This record gives sequence, C-alpha cells and structure tokens, in this order.
Amino acid sequence: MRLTTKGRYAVTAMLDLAIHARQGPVSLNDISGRQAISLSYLEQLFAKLRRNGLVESIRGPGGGYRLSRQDHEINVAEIVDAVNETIDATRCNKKGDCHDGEECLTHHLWMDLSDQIHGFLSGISLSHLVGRRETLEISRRQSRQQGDRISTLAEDS
Amino acid sequence: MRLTTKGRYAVTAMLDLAIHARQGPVSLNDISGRQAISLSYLEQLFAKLRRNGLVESIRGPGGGYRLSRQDHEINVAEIVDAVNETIDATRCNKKGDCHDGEECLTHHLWMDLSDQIHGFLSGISLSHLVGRRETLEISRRQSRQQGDRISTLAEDS
DNA sequence: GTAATAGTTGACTGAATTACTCGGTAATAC
DNA sequence: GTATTACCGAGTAATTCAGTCAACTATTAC
Repeated sequence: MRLTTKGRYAVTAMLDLAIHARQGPVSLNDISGRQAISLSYLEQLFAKLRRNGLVESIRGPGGGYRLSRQDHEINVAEIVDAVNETIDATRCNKKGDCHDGEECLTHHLWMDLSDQIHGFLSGISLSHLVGRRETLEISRRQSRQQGDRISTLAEDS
Repeated sequence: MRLTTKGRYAVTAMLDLAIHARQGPVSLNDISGRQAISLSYLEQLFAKLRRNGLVESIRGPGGGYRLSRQDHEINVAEIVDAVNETIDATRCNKKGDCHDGEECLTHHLWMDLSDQIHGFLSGISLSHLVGRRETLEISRRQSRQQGDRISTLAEDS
C-alpha cells in the first residue's frame, strides 16, 4: 500500500468521472483541462484503471471513459492499488532467512498495519466523495450569495 | 501524507526501539542487524526522528537511541511525517488560479481524505504495536510447542 | 469511403526520491 | 588514548514520478 501523488491524481480523475457521469462518456481531454493533469499521464493512469476493471472506454467521436460500476461500488483503495500495482515484494518472504523470527514479526506487524489502512480506504467510496463535493458546492454557493467569507470548511468534519 | 517504504522503515525501526527499550539505549548497529536496514540509511532516518523530538541520543560506548516519550505517547502518523517531511505543496494554494472552483473542490476533497488517513494513523501508538507483537510472539511460541501450523494470523482482526 | 475523434501502445526523458556508500568529526566510557 | 557510538555531508546507483512524443487502431459522422 503506497500513497503518493500518483494515487491522488487517480482518485481525483475518477472523482471527476463520477461527477460528470450523467453527461455520458468523459474524454481524458476534458479531465485534463478541468483537473490540470497532463493528457499523456492520464492515458497511462487510465490504462491501468481499465486493466483493473474500474473504467470502460468508448471509442470514436463523443467517446471517452465511464465507470464500469456504480460510484458507490468503487472505493478509494481499489483506485490507489490499481495505479500503484504494488506487489509489495518483502525481502522476508523471498529469502526466508529471518534470524530468530525477529524480522518476521516486525514485518508481519507492518503488513497488519498496512491491511488496516487498506481496510480504512476500502470504506470510502466514490459516491461518498461525490456526496461531499456537492455538499461543499452548495454551501459555497450559499456563502457566495450571502457575500460573507468562506467559513464552510471549518464546519465539516 | 505520503506512505512509502521509507515510512515503513522508520516505523519498523521505532518499533524495534520500543521493543528493546528495557535494555537501555539501542545502537543503530543493532537495529541494522535485526531489521536488515543499512546503517547509513538508519542514520539519516534517525537524524530526522531526532529533529522531530521522537528519539533521544546517547553518545559513546554503550550509547544509542531511546524513545523520548513513552511508547503509548508516540503514534505512527508522527513517525511517517517525521521522515517524509511533506509540506504537501499543492498547486492550488500557491497559484490560486482554480477556474470555476472545480480544481479547488476536488483538491479540498483529497486534503480531507488525507486528513482522515492521518487521523487514523494518529490513533495507532507504538505501544499498541508492541502489544500486538508480544501477543503474536506468545501465540507463535504456543503454536510452536503444539507443533501445528501457524494459524494465529487469521484470528486477529 | 473519408475524415475526425478518441482510445491504445510503446519508447523515451528530466526531475525527484529512495536506499545506500564512504569518509570524516565529536563525544564518551573504559 | 582507544574503542565505541552518534553525527554530518557529499556523492551515487536504482527506482519512481510526471510528462512528452509518435505511431497506431477502432469508432462514428458525414
């Protein structure tokens, strides 16, 4: 389980896809413009997302990508794993020369911790994030109408 | 919040420190031998851990490092942050040219998610991990005495 | 059929990070 | 004084990140 900007790009792009799902297929060009991610980098990311069955592609004019499942059936952990493709090759399992079992224990502890993080991210779906986004947008529009300063961020926990 | 093997090394090393705390200061040489991490890399990691007030050093023969706080007062998030030192420079905050607020929203969502992960890791202390380790060790010893296969990992959730 | 759109693939690259090496200095226990 | 250990800085191979470029294939509009 790695958590870098690469995974963040992927989550952001998938979120963009989920938000604009109603308008039919979304082209990478659109996502690139909206999210300020280079088109070619998006192509790489979406190739992996497609191989992992998270998105479907529609070719030709008016084509693009769409989620292959409902947004509540896709979680953040899947997305991060898809682009990172960490097999997490641990030295212990390969060599098997852990003296006194010390290395094995701390190693298993970390794997355990990693599993917990993974489980945590599995509990956050795209629909969850989209829902939050719309809440934010509404509150932002309201505060703009009222003309006061943005204080909505402090309220949502 | 980045989560890479570097952070994993740091957590493993700190865990080793916590486990061997009773035997006085622990030298990096010992940790290097037990955890199979290069000494010089440990030096770099511990320089950061020390600057962040997580460990104290004792020089000279018989010296080494010890935790600067009790193990239940040090959490995983602190350790990961200490070695990564991510200021997380987001393009949005610096340039401030988010068109239509689109980028800002997804950006804030990711920051929110990042905060949640951070909060989650803050809840896991070293003593928590040490406790688990000893539980594991005991159960491992027991299963070794009984001579059956290792089936303890499936039971702890 | 032709042209335009858009995905697909692969090779390649500069920059950053990771993980590590080496050589040296400073402090302390004996 | 010597051995041990932390401390410090420069350097470096390997890897990953983030992005570019170019050629290709499939689909659709006309």
